[in-house]
Amino acid sequence: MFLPGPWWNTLTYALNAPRLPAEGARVKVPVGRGVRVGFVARQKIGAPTDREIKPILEVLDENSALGDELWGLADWIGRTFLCGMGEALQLVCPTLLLRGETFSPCLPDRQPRKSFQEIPFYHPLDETRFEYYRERLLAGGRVLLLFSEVETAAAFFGKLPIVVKEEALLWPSSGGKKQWEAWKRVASGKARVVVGPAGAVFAPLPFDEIVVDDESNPAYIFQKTPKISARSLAGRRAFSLRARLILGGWMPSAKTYLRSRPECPVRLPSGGFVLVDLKSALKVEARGVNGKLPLTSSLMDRTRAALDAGRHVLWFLDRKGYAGEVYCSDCGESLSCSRCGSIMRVEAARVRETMELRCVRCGLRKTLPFQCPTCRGTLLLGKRPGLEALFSLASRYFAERVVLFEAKGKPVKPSVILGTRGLLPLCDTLDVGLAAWLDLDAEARKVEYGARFQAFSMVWESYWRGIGANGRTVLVQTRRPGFGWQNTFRLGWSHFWKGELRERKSLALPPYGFLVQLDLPAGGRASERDDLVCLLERAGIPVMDAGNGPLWVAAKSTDRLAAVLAPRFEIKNSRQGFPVVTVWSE
DNA sequence: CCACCAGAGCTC
DNA sequence: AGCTCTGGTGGC
Repeated sequence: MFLPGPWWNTLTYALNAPRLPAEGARVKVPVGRGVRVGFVARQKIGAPTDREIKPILEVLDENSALGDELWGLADWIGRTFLCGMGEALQLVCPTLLLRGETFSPCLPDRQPRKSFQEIPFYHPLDETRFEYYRERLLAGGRVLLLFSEVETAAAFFGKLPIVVKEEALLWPSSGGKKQWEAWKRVASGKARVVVGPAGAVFAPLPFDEIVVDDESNPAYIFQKTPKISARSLAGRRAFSLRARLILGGWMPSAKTYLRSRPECPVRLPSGGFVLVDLKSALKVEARGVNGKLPLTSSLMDRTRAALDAGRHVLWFLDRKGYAGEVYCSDCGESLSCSRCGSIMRVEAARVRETMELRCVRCGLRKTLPFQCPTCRGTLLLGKRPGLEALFSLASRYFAERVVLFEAKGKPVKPSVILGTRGLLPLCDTLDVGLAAWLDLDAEARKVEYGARFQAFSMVWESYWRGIGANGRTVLVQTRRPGFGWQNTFRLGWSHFWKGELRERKSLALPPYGFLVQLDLPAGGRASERDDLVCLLERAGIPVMDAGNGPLWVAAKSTDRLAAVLAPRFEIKNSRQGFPVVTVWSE
C-alpha cells in the first residue's frame, strides 16, 4: 500500500476479507498514532516482515480510485521526478479523494487511436492559434485543452460555440469542493471537452487529443512539490493514451525544439526592435539609494514619443520594492532576515506613507530601523534600486502619467506603466506602443541555465502579444549589446535555440540531461548534509555543494540517483524530515 | 468541569 | 506530512 506523503516505500497490512481490493483502490489504515487513507499497491508476493502487521480498517473502493491510466501516470511521476508514489498521488488526486470521500467512478470506454502523434503549432498571434484549437474541438472526440493562464482559459471557454460548450467543462483553478465536482463530472463522462489551466492535466478522461497552448511557459510548473511542468505530464498522457498531442505557443520549449526542429514563422520588423547599451544610462539617483537607475536617453525619447502618439508605454524591471538591499555606510553590513538569514529589501509599508523591510525569501516584514543593528551606525543606504524608486524618479519626468502596476484597475489615459513581467497581460487590452526592458541582464536569474530562454521568450512575447502589436516597438537595455544571444531577437526563436542548445549540449544541461536540486530539511544537523554528499559520492554520483543552499546533481538519467535516495525516504526516517527533490529536465 | 488550542510525539 | 495525544488555559 502507498501512503500519500513524502514516503517512497510501500507498507504492508493484513486484510480480513474474502477478496483483495484492486490495485489503486483506497483503504483506511492505522499509521503512527492516527488513521489515514492509502492506495493499494500491486501485490508483492510473500512480503516477509519481522514486525507485527496491522490490519486494514476499511476498504473504500472496489476498483482503482484513479483509473489505470492516471495510476500509471502517478507511477511514472514517482519514478521520473524522484518524488516517490506518495507525492505523485498527492499531485494527481483531488484533495477530497485523498481524504477518503466516496464516489463510484464509471470511466467511459474509448476506441484507442492507432498511434501517438505530435503536432507543433507555433504562431505569435493568439487569435490564429485559438482559431485552430476551436476547429480541433469542433472535429469531435475527447479533447483536453490547457492554457498557461487561468484568465486565458476562461476567456477561451467563454467564447466557445454553444454546441461545444454544452459538452465542455472549464476546470477550476482552486482545489477543494469545486475541483471535486469537476472531477466527478468528467469521470462520469458528462463532458467531452475539458478546458483549463495547468491543473486540468489531471482531468480523469481518456482523451483522444491533448492541446497545450503556450507550451514553453514556466507557469505550467506546479507551485507545490513535486515541481513538475503540466506540459511534461500532458506529453506523457498523450503518449500512453496514444492520443494526438498539439503543442502551441509563441515559441517552442527546448525539448520540443530539439525533437521536431520547427522553423520560426515570423521575424521582427526592422523598426520594431531597438537594442540599447545600458552603460550609457543617465546618472540619476533616487534618494537614499545607491546605484544608477537604468534610464537611457534613448528610452526617455521613445517613451515621450509614444505618449505623444496617444499610446501606452510599458517599463519592465524585475525588481520589486524600493531597494533590493540595505547596508550600513559605516560597517558595510547588509540587513538580513532574523528568521531565515536572507537579505531584506525595502518597500512601501501597507499602512501610511512609510517604508518597511521585507525578506526576499520568507516574506517576513519588519520596520526599518534607525541605526545599524551591528555597529549602531546611523546612515543606512539602499542598494539596487527597484520599481518603487523608479516610480518616484520617473514621476519627475512624466508627472502623473506614470503608474506603478497593480493587478486591479487599468489606466485610461496614455501612461508609462512600471512593473515586472506581470505587465505582459496588459498587452491584451491596452494599446501598447512601446515595451521597454530596462535591465534585461537582471531578468529571470532563478534557474541559471534557463535565464536566457526566459528573457528571450518574454521579450518576444512583449512584441507580439495583443492586438496593438502592429507598430509596436520593443526596446531592450543590456550591458552587452551586440553580443551573442541578444542578436537573435530580430531573427526569431529558431536562431535563439540553435545557439542556446549548442551551449547546453556542451555542458550536458537540460534537455540533454537532468539537473537535480536537493533542498535539505531546515533545522537538520550539519553532519546530515555531509552524510548525504558522502552517500552520493560513494555511489559514483558527483555533487555540487556550495556549502549552503541546495545540493545539485547533474545526471544523464535519474535511475541511479533514485536507488541511492530511496532508503532516505522510508517512513521510519520521518522524524528527521525529508529533503525536497526538484528535477529540472527541460 | 470541560471546550479549545498549541505543541509534542509517532510512523508496516 | 498528517494524525492524535497531551497539558495548559480560560469561560462560566
